[in-house]
Formats: sequence, structure tokens, C-alpha cells
Amino acid sequence: MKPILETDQEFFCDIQAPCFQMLSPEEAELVRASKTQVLFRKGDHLTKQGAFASYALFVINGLAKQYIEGDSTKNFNLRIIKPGEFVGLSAIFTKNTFNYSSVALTDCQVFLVEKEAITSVVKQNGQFGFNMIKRYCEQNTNLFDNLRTVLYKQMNGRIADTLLYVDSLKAENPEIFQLLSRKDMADFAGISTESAVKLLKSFEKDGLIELHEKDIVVVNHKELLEISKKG
Amino acid sequence: MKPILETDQEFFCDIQAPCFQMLSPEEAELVRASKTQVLFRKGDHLTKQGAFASYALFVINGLAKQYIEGDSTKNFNLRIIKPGEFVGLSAIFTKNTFNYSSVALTDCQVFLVEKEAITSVVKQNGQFGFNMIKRYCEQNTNLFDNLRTVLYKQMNGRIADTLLYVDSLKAENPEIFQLLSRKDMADFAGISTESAVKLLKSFEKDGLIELHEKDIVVVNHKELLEISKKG
DNA sequence: GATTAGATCAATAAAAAAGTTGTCGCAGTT
DNA sequence: AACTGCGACAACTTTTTTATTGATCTAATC
Repeated sequence: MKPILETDQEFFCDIQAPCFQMLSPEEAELVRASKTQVLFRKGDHLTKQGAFASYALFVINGLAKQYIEGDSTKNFNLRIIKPGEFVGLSAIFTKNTFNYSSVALTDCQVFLVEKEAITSVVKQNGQFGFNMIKRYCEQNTNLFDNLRTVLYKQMNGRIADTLLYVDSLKAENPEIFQLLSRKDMADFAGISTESAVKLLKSFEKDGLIELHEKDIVVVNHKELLEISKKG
Repeated sequence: MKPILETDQEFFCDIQAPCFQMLSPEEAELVRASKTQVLFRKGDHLTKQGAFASYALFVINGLAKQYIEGDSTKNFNLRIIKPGEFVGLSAIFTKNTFNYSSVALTDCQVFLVEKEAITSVVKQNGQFGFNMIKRYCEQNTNLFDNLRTVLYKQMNGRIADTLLYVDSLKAENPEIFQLLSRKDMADFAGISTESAVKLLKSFEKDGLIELHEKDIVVVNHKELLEISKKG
């Protein structure tokens, strides 16, 4: 037992994340007091679409995917959630239910911060609020992109989008493709699993990508972009 | 679209569960107003140990298991959650985090009722409160039993307990054993998976049970009880 | 110091899930 | 009416999980 070190560790944990750096000691204390830390195992839901939400989640480490649940067979993947990002913010300021689900792709150390703590810090600390707005804004942009993709592009463009998106995360998370099944890729592109399989093969044949088991290497980035644009 | 039928259905749903029968129309309305309904798929977490809880869950249909999470490998199963039962009540009156996890063994239609609605109904309606107390009490009894088992019994007694418990649910849910892996059985008994496998085989050899794939038939109920008592 | 209860490990078998491929059909377009 | 884009189904293969078994290893008990 090393209680001193442990509390050090906890302190470190709060302060370390860039997004909490700007808080005053009292504000940090407010957040710390109303938070609880949870280990989500690979496959666990961080949020469940439709469930009540009295808190937001802040991912310390690990990766998760965020998606909307449709009927029993069909999900649509929205994004990969990375360390340092919030999940479930939408539940804080408006609805009090989560409007999407998210599940851990790897074990995730997460802390949960109660609604009240976040809203009151936002009210006190403009810089923090500004940051929060920025996050919402980014998410919005992504939602618009998603919408555009779904509305206007067809298979080739969609899977190209997906490849480019996931590949953009690969620098920081080299194992990212390994964590995604073909169904996941399909759910990002909003097409059937079988179509995803076929398209990936055909992209490989055309020399756009290389398939190594589950890992995918983007070879011709430019052409993929082209396909994405063409739709 | 048949909106009238749909609201009928919803109404039916509230009123149908015995535990809500005793509510006055206004009280029922209070509950109805603050509830949301969620479909949990097989494998989904209904509650996650350690997460904030601003609501309790009421299972309409489907089965789930409730367990405590230990270190990464070791869970301990507490009970099977059946339709008509609450999950997460403990979070309502005392702690505001769930002190156990639970996951759906089959798809589960569940509704979530916010804390405030439950507490205020309990304060108004003594009969409902009484019922709630009864539920807590039962759960307590079960926890004591679990504790006793873990503290004092050894493998044979533990797995006998598990078999008797699960078998007692079989009348209402004939498929129950199919839904549980050997690891689940082991986690109920608090022993290793391998030990569970070996014990089940040996019980089969002794004619106490029959193993048909995943299904288990209790042949000698009396003797199992005996083993459970002996410990 | 020997015995016992049980966990842990490693090897294998069996079952389930995920991935792959070809064929077909349907709804829009041309 | 022919064509295109894509999902749905079926059959099959591969990979991943789960189950099973035997062989140690360990700590507690006699």
C-alpha cells in the first residue's frame, strides 16, 4: 500500500489531460469531487443509446467507437473515440438521454463527471466553455460529413472515406485497423458487410490499398481521395 | 402507423407489471413521465459497476445476469435478473453509483425510471414502498447466502448451489442453461472454469445430473441438496 | 512431512463467430 | 427494356472463443 503515491497518481491523472489544465484549483477540485473512474473492458458499452445520462465520460486511455443503433442488424459508426476526448456531452446540456451508443475497442480507463460539475465549471470558466464549444463544433462538422456521405455518395466513395478516416488515426494508433472488423468498416461506410469485403478486395487489386490480415495499408492516398470526392 | 394502438401498448406496458399495479393514476403518470424505454441486446451491459446511476432499471422481458467485477479475469455472478425485477435500486437510495455490473443474456426490453420519480412515489405510496423494501430484503438474503457459500463451502457444495439455483429458474425459463457458459457457472460458484467443468462431469458420472450440450438436467435433486448442505 | 482442495498452465477439441465469394433480385436510372 | 448499384441469401473457409483434459504447483490442514 502506498497511499501517498496513489493520490499523487490520481492528481496527476486529472491535471494531465490538456482540457483540464485551464481550470483553477477550485474548479479542478469541483470536477475531481464529482467524478468516478471506471475501467471499461473491450466490448463494454460506454454509453447506451436511449439510456438516461447524468454524466459525461472522459476517456483517459483506450479506444472506443461511437455509433447509432438502428434496427437489430444495422448500426452506423460515427467515429473513433480517442484518449482526451469526451463522450456523451450532448446529454449534458440538452437531452438527458444518450443519443448514441459507444463501445470500447480496447480496455478503456474512463472517468465519469457529473453533469452539474461540468455545467457549473463552464459557467465559471470561459476558456473551458470555449473549448467545450469547439468540441461540439467539431462533432457537428463530422455529423455533417457523415450525413453528406450517406446522402450523396455511393459504395466506392463511402468506403474510400472510411479508409481515409481510419487511416488518419493510424499514426497515433497503429493497431487501429486490427481493432475493426469488416462489419465495423461496413458500418462506417453504411454499406453491407459483404459489399465492404468485395470493395476492399477490389481496391487491393487496383493497388489502392494492401490487406494484411485485418491490417490495411493505404498505398495510393491520392487516388482514394479522388474516389472519395467523386462519390 | 397506428398511433392509438401504440399508446395503448405503452399504457399496457406500465400497468401490466404487478409492481406498478398499486400506483394511483397520478403516481403511475409520474413514473411514466420520467421513464425511457431501451432495448438492450444480448451481451449489453444494463449496469456498469462504478458508473453513476441516476435511475433504476425495470426489466420488462429478457434475462440478464448480475455480477461483481473483480480484477480483469475474475467476476462473481450474483443472480439472474428476470422480467418484473428491478436492477440498480441500490443506486437510488444510497450511493449514486452502481455497485455491480449486469449484462443481458438475451435481448432485454427495459425501462429506466429516474431516481426522483421512484423516491417520490415511495414517499407517497406506502404499499409501493413496502414492496420495495421487500425486494431489498430478498436481495439481502441472497447476498448473505452468497457470502456464506463463498466463506464456508467448498467446490462440491458451491457448484451444487449453483446447479440448484439455476435449475430453480428452469421452470419459467427452460433455456436458461443454454444461456450460461461454463465460465458463467464457475463464476456463480466462485471457482475456476476448469474446476467447474470437471465437477460437472463428475456429477454426471455420479448420476446427479445429465449434460446435454449446454443444457443441464438435474436428476437427483435430493442428493444435490445434500451436497449443498454438507458444503 | 504428507494430504487435500483448488488454482493455474498447456495442449487439444469442439463450437461459434467472422470473413469470403458467387448468385440472385429489386429498385431506380438511362 | 436494359443497366447499374447494392443489398440479401447461401455455401464455405478461416479465425476466434469456449470447453475439456491432464499435468503440475501451492497453500492450508492434519
